[in-house]
Amino acid sequence: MTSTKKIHSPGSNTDRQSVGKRAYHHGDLRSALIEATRQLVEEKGPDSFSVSEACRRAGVSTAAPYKHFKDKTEMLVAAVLEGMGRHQNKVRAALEGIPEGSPERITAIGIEYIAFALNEPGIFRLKFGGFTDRIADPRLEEGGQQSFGILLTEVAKCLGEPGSTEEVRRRGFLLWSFVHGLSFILHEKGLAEKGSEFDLHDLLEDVSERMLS
Amino acid sequence: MTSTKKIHSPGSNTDRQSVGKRAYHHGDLRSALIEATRQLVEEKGPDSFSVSEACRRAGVSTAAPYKHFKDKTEMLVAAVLEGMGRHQNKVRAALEGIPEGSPERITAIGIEYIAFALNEPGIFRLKFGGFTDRIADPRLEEGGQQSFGILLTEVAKCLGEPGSTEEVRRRGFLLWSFVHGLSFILHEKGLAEKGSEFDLHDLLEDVSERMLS
DNA sequence: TCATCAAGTTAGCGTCTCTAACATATGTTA
DNA sequence: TAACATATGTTAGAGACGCTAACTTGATGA
Repeated sequence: MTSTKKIHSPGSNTDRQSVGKRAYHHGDLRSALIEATRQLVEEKGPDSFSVSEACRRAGVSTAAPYKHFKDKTEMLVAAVLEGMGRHQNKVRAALEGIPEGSPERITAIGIEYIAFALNEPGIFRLKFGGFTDRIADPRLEEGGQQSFGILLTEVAKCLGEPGSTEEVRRRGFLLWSFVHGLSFILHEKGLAEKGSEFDLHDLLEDVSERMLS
Repeated sequence: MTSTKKIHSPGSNTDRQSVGKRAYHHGDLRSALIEATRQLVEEKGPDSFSVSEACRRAGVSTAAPYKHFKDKTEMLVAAVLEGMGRHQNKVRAALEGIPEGSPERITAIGIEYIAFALNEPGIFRLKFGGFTDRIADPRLEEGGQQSFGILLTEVAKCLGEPGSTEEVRRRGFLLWSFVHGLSFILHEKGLAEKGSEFDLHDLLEDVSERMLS
């Protein structure tokens, strides 16, 4: 039997997420599994995700993932990390056009946060909503710290404070709590209706103003 | 073999949660399973809960629950409903001492919301954090509507509005978002530290004031 | 007293996670 | 270039779980 395996264009390794392993038998099974995981988490929900189904989708046996991931949880973590990376890129891109020290930058961060929850509710829930017992990876916390740090920097600039003072941390924490809660409520079908009568930008600007004044 | 089954004091059915079935073989298996579910959800986390383990804890075979619940999800829903009942009682009790129209009533509602998240993180997550795909029971939504209605009533009184005007709904929604986010952040080990330097009452009063002024 | 039916049990199917043992491709090195 | 070491895959199977079918038990009321 000559090789009839599918090849994933072995040279196309532009993904900074991948650790450096590339293109053996499958092409890049690790990436393929992460993508399958991401899709399934969005389609079926985080708690209905199964490794078997990801294998079926990637076209490999159910034992194959364990050459790349310790267990199911580590697959989910990898999918979350990948999503966080994309999210952070979007935030950076969104901030680029807005002048330093402008409160609009804070609104933009909030908008991107909520957009992520709305566009990728599965990954969002996986990161924040109740899988903490199983998913406690230092890289996840690190990413969160980083994001919160960006917010604090912006808050400090807006308040004219010299850095992460207590007041800055307090206001930043309040803003984060609000946006976090809003994200949860809006992305959840049963709850979103209560907020659907309001314009998202209005709400965020309103709250930013209240919190920063 | 004479009866060696444990009896749960058949007369002690003071639980208004139980639907009316009582004391057959087990005593009150339905309630016992709900309690076992509640415990396990708190101990192992919502996503690690298994029907089998609840059965072991209740001392019955793994097929027994299906005489009382349609499936695993319905067991979890029952546990959430039971928790919501207790929560609502606490809110009612907390409001009793506080004069009508006082903003302290709103703070009290928020405190109870957060207390529930901190004391029963498993049930809280089950209700809000990402199991929506599987858990979509009308009774859950109903309970949520009711709670939100109570909040809106208080907001209206504080603002001196005649009822659920758009402004009332808007402020109420903002308050809810904030408290909801705060609850998620505080009850999650990896996130709570960022808020631990602040006093909870202070934060809530601060925000209530900002939102209601 | 006995028929009825709610509430429990046993047995078993299909699925899932994960492991052990084996097979094969790849790149390195003698 | 042949042989080796290693990374990557497969098959087979153990053990847990969700749920169902069929059977058993015991409380209740005619």
